[in-house]
Amino acid sequence: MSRKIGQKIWIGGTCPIRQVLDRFGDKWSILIIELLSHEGKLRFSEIAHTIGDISQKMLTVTLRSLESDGLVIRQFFPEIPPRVEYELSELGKSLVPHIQQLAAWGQTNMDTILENRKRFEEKQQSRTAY
Amino acid sequence: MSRKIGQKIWIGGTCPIRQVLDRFGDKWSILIIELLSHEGKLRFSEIAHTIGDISQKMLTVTLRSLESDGLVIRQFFPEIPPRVEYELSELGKSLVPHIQQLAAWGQTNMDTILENRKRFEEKQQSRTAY
DNA sequence: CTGCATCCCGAGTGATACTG
DNA sequence: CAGTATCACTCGGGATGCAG
Repeated sequence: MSRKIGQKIWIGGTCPIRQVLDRFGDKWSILIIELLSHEGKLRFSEIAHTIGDISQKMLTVTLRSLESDGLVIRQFFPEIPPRVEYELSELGKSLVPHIQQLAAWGQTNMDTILENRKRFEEKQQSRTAY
Repeated sequence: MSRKIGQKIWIGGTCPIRQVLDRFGDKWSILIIELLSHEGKLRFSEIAHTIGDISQKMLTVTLRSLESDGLVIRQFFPEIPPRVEYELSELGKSLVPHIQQLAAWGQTNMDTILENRKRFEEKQQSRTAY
């Protein structure tokens, strides 16, 4: 049983969902992990270019945080010009299937959600129309 | 094959991961869904109390958005004082297993992540110490 | 009890310029 | 090429007060 609600698993950092949300709830982490899972090993500029609308700063920050948590491996080549390659660690790879489950769910159900939302808005409008 | 990166699945709203992130990347949606999946049917104040540190405003806003997207069913009882009950729709329930997968992953690996992060910080400090 | 409106702060994010 | 540094801003979300 995981019903220990009286013991406050819903409050604070002990709740596993909160931990996951805390770590991956930002704008880019999940997306970068998923991208690396497809492409294997990528350079900084390749990631930036593929995602398209991420700023250099946010890419740096996000990659650094992923590296610090051991989800991504960073390999630096001190050449001229410098080259850096990123790839998923085993830990990072172990997260990928779960992300893809979510993505698949989204692909199946997001249309329904958007329809629901649209109808809900219309219903609200007709209500205030009185 | 889902490798159509040249076709820009990574840019804009077409990427399923972005859609999911867009919808569920906020602070409370996932947590509320998971809570309702445990408890079945809850009143507004019960949710507020169980979560503990959510403001009334954010609970209202989040529940309203979940309702609008058809993930949660809202039942209003026009009594005095009023009573409102929330429960997951079928659509909402269909998301639960995926959330629990993520939570389980977190429970297994979050300790490792936090250790990694700690060691990374220490390594950075010793570097700037020179 | 439940929910809406208003005000407001600050973390997270982006734009820009600079460095090795 | 791959960052770092700085500034500016948006906007998520918290506090408070009011209403049905």
